[in-house]
Amino acid sequence: MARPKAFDEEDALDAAIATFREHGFEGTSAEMLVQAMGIGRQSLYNCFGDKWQLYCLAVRRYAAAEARAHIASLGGPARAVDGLRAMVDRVVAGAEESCLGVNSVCEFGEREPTLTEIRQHADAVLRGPIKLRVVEAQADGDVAGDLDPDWIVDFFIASFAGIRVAARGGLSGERLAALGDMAMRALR
Amino acid sequence: MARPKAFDEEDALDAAIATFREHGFEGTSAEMLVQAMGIGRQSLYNCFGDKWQLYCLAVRRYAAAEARAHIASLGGPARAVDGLRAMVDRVVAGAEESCLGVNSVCEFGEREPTLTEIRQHADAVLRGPIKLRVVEAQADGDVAGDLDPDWIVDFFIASFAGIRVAARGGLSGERLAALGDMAMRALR
DNA sequence: ATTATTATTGACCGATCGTTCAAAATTATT
DNA sequence: AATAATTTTGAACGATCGGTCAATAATAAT
Repeated sequence: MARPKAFDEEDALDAAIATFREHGFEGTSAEMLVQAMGIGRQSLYNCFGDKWQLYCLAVRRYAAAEARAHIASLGGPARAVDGLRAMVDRVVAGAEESCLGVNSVCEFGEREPTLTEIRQHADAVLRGPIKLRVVEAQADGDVAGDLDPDWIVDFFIASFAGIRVAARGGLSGERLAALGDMAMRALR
Repeated sequence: MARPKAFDEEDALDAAIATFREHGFEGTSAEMLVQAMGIGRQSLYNCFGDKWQLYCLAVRRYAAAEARAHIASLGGPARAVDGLRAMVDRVVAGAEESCLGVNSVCEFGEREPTLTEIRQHADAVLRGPIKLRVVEAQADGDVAGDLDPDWIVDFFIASFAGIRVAARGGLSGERLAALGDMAMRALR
């Protein structure tokens, strides 16, 4: 009954994600977005509300995809500690591209309730699966049993941020891999 | 022979640092700067050039102060491993306030040569003293001797970024301290 | 073919951006 | 007291910001 969209919403959103990853929220203009997304200005506002709503949607989608990928590599290997290792290796391998989650935390801290909520939800989704594998690895004797599993989860997530910031600063792949090794070493 | 400045340059610069720490470069307007620094608009441009030069100066000053503080806590305790521990503890204790270095890396990556240069210089200043204490701690038998000292230095710096990002995201002091413990644990 | 509904286009809005100009004010030297 | 040098003040600049309006285009249902 009405004219159909000439663009794919998810593709456009992915283009917005790429732009926000590289330039942050404040560093990205509406003009940059319409260029990157390949759509008209009005279409952007029709479809996504405004720049802030688009950013929140981008962070949400990015976080969900990232959590899915983490969980997938986590569950790949049979042995729990190998799953944890695979998760770390994936972060190291993908660290060349900047992380929208880390960027968003750095840019806004806890200033924006909507972002905080998005973050908490993503956290809730991700921590469970990691913790399960940590506990499993402890039962296997591959991770020190005297460590609080929740602290280990914190440590993984913080290590990922550290690795990604280091990569954003230009650290070589070889040295990023060494950071991953060091993180795993803390679990012995 | 001429009218003297009505403000202290370093105080004004510190105010600029505080503003950039909280809001980043793109998120900080000239208006916000003159308010925070308590000076007139023209005075800002007379004294610091433009917004970008002021930002670079702020990052430089912040990095120098941070390096000095790191090195100071590093050299406090007699035993090398305790110095390393003191450095970590200082980062944990001060993580409530966001880090201009981390923010700058996240916001610009390697896009701005001037920032990259500032970062490399700060890195060069800081790595030496840390490495010295690492090697010393290895000789004392407090840090595993099979680890490459340069990798350990990388790991410290990345861990600091991880702790600071976690703090910016709202992690409690207790859990930040646990992150510090985990980092030290990787050295055994 | 007409109608209703939505998408696209391109001009355009006021507000704010970083920056500068010109005038007034303040000081040390003469 | 007059001069030279610099800072401060406040208005103003063009450019860009995020966002909107009105007109046109395209589709599905009647």
